[in-house]
Amino acid sequence: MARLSRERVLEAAVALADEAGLDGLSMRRLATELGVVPMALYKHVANKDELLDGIIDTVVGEIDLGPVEGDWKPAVRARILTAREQLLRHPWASSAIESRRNPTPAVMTYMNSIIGLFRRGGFSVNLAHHAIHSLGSRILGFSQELFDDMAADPETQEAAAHAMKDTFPWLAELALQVAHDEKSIVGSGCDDQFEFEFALDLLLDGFERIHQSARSGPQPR
Amino acid sequence: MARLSRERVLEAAVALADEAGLDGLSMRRLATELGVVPMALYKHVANKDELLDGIIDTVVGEIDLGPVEGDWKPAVRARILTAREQLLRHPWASSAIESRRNPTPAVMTYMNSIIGLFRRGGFSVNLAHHAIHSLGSRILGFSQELFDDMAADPETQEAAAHAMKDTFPWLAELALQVAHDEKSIVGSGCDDQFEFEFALDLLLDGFERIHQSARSGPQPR
DNA sequence: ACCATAGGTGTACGGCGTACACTCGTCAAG
DNA sequence: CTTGACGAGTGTACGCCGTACACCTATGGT
Repeated sequence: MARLSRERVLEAAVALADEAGLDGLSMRRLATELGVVPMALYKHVANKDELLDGIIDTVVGEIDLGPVEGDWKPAVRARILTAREQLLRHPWASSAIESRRNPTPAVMTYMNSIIGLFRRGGFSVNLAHHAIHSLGSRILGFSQELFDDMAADPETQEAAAHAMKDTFPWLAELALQVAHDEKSIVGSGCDDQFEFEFALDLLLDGFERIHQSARSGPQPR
Repeated sequence: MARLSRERVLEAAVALADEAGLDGLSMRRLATELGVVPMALYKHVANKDELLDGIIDTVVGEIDLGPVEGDWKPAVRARILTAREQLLRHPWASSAIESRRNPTPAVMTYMNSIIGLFRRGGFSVNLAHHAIHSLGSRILGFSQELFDDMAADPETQEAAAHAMKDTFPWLAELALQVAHDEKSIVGSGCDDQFEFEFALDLLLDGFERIHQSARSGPQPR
């Protein structure tokens, strides 16, 4: 067994989180996985919090930040969709990032690059600021959904929808239509990718409109 | 000491979470607070998960869903801002809701009411669906921010911004301007309420535009 | 040849959620 | 009035968790 190192620890932690989820990632289990006693890990990470920051930094750091051509809009869009692609490979990443209070260096690098795209596109500092806030976690390619359970097969889903027709009529109506659409087209649940791009474009269009009206009239806010 | 009951347990749990945070809310501590042995709680809630669902349901259930007058837009806006007001009273609520996989009944009731506002405003089922997804957690009045640390006093903040001018130039520029604005106007950090309403209005405006163009042209999606 | 140091170990503590077997007070049926 | 079932609260115990602290040991610079 090779020597331990921060890299080896983080790498193994990412792998473990991938297969066991965030809950399954414990210092003790990670140590076992590395063939080492739990306390050995503490020579390479300060504590579990720092470990989590570390694995976030690892996966966020792998987002391709190479130069993008074209206007700010397609550029931002492309970069965010790239981030999404990367983070979808690690299902635990979004919850992990959400749960942190302070951004890791890689996250700051990423944000910095997005702000740069806005600014080079002619956004005022203020508008860029508002844009960042408006995008929220969507900036990293994930959205905070309140429902995860639209994932059953259309039949079950349809049955559930019927069951709540009395209590939640509007919700039921919506669920029924979704179930119907899915049955006639493709796999289970809502089309998350479509919904993500829909919301993203809505926001980007909004930014663009403000940006343009600011170019002619006086500055916003 | 009065007898225990689900209500008393949930009430105490909300209070404990309010003052000790989500991490400080443990079955054992909650039991102590109620002057009872830990296992006694299990006669009233199935397990900790159900307890969390319970307190979420409690606070979300307290959001005022009374009838709102006027167009869908001010109506939705008002309802969401009411929800925000309520959830801001319980700082743990947003993280708790985010962490759940399935919505509690009160959340479904709330979502149902919002969908109702859209539908009565003439939205197609599809548009209402996209709108719900686009709002994401903002529908309940909170947004997933990647930065919480803009909360220090402007001086510290400004110093930090200067320190990262080399590594994250765009981020630093933004932070500097924020720090400057704050110094000349009001208390610390970004104006979260302003940013929230800014993003909310951006989304609602977007919905409106799609809604209107759908009224004339063929249906969207 | 020496010894400081860094990496890995072993033991232990206090906390967590909760399974399971129990006691005991209340209240309805006989 | 007796009885017995039942539901609320108890006590003990198990297996996890993160991590403090003292320890050993191999390595590499002097």
